[in-house]
Amino acid sequence: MPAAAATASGPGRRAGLDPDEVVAAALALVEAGGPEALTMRKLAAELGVGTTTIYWHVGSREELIAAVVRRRSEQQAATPIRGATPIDRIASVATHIMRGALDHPQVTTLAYQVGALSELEQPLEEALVAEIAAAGLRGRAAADALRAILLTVAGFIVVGLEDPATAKADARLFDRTIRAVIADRLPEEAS
Amino acid sequence: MPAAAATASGPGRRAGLDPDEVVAAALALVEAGGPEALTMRKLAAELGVGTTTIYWHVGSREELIAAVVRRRSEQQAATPIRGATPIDRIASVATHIMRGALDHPQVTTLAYQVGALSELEQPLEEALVAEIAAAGLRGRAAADALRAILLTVAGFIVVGLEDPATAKADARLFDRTIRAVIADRLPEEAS
DNA sequence: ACCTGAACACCGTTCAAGT
DNA sequence: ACCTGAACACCGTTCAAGT
Repeated sequence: MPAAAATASGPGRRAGLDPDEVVAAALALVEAGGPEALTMRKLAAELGVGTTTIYWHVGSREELIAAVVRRRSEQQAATPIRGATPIDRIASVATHIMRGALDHPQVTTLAYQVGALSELEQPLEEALVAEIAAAGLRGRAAADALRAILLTVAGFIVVGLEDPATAKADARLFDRTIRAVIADRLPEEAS
Repeated sequence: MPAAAATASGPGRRAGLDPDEVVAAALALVEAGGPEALTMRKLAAELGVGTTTIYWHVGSREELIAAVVRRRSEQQAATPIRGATPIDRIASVATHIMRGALDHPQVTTLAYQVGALSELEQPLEEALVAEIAAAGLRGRAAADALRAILLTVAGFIVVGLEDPATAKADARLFDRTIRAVIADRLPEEAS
């Protein structure tokens, strides 16, 4: 009776898993219990599968984490940019980057731990590049402005991760600070 | 022959360890091999002692790490503050905080992982408070200025830890950015 | 008071073996 | 092609036992 093979357990049975499903379960595990909740054994148990099956589908823990971070960064949808002046629009994107990170503190922490914070920010980073260009900055000046803004945002993200309670209270502080950094970079007529 | 007890090994022998020695060895282990090199077993082996002896002297790994971070923050000597104007002096302290952190990337990473980045910065933070007061800021304005500066510094530290190579190239970027943040907070006559 | 090894409950990863 | 359990080399921590 070959049909019974679909529900049988043991070596060789078909669990019907695919990498997407594994990564989705891993992301859920992280969001629920933080980076240290993502162990190969717990993930396998969650999927009702042997531990080593994970290795077949996505590889080592390091590769799994990379896939999880990539998945989350894809979810970071293109956000509507608000504001009429360049400084307003750039500040708007910067704020979205910080909010996106702090709204998913567990994955953000995971990304930082493996040095992939920048990958998490990448989709919105492109919007930032576009707005900086629209403000009239080119070449080295544009690159420096982008980096100064991203480094400042990173500080608020990282400290916000450590203390989510005061992170909310830092919203006004962030707005004023990021505007000071942006204004320092924009040409006269744009600020 | 009771004198032989001093060199004998086994349960009950006196190894002559004290907490200071344990913490010093732990710090050395971190500086040499990063946070993950600090395991209770490796540390004990380094000290030529049984694993559980660590628990007797300093407690759990968490307490050990706290002690290591504290030790490192004490080493962060009071640094000479350069500059004549308030903005120069504040920027000088901020730069020292960043440099101190990036000069010891392994311990700084460890401190961040356990949410103790601020403890590492504490000795220099007091100097920062003094300079902000000397610049004429009081109360809420002083507190906000301090926090804005520390958050910005944190960004440069964290990204610098991820990529030490470009961290050096970011020195000028840091100087200009931190000055923009400081100037935004100082009263007219002080900038 | 100080130090020990054994033991427990975890990890990630490899690998030969099953279908 | 897909999945398994056994095994290896690690972890942190507890605890009864030694002197």
